[in-house]
Amino acid sequence: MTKTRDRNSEESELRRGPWTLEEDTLLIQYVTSHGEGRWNSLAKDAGLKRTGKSCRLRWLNYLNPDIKRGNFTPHEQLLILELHSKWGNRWSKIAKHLPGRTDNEIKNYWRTRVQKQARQLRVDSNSTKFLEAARLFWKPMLLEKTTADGGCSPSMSAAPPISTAELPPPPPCPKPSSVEKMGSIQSQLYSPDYCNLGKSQAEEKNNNYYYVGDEGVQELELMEAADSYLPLYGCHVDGADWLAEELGQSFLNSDELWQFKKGEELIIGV
DNA sequence: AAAGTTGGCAACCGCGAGTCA
DNA sequence: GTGACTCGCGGTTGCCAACTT
Repeated sequence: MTKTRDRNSEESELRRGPWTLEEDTLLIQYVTSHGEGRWNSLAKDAGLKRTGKSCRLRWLNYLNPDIKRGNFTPHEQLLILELHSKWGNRWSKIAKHLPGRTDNEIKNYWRTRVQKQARQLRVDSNSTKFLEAARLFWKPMLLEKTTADGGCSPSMSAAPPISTAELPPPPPCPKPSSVEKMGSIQSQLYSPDYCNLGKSQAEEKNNNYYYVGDEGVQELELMEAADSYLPLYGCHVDGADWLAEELGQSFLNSDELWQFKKGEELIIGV
């Protein structure tokens, strides 16, 4: 009984909501001198009227000096897209590959930026259609920007290596009729040679091709797909870089979304 | 200028897994 | 073996600034 009352009064004293500068200072000082962990006792010992949970969250998501501030770089956006397509909403797992970024930050990025695009497309962000749109447009544009920036950002070099076995299949190449409208697209994220196969080689590899239209994803005859797909030789088409500019920054704007929805028919290799 | 809406982000909540006495 | 405690994760909420009407 007494214990319960003590606990209740303790809980009622606990602060919630935004952290003050004083609280931040206390937490930083305590963690700096005593290290992380044992968050409940840490909260008490540091004189913070917060739950251990709240202290841990504040430290990990905000006060930790290793946290990187500012917008996600194209390279980071690319990684998020790739890793999310592989692991789904495993934010902490994804965050381990983006040094200085927290799972919360990545989660928020996904919810505000990525899901917004999906909403505008009127598809689910986990749907095949949306994932393929990302693979076809967003990722190549981000890749281009990353390459233009001189490859991986320095901060990324500290990221744990990702084995190719963990990654999804190589990105596909759009068919010429679409590509001509869409501009410069390079799809060579994991396997630059993947798009450079001759027709017979493609047959040997027994790749399947799919068509993404309003009816969803449909399989195409290999030969028909290969005829329009393979002559791209590396999937690079010059000109009309306007889309690259747009997509590299914010994926699809409304007009592009509209064009996409109107049925820009896309070939994707799987 | 004011009211309403949207976007971005920090913080909270519930739950499950791990640890330890 | 088990119950209490701690930690970490993913989902959700709430606040506030920016933008729109």
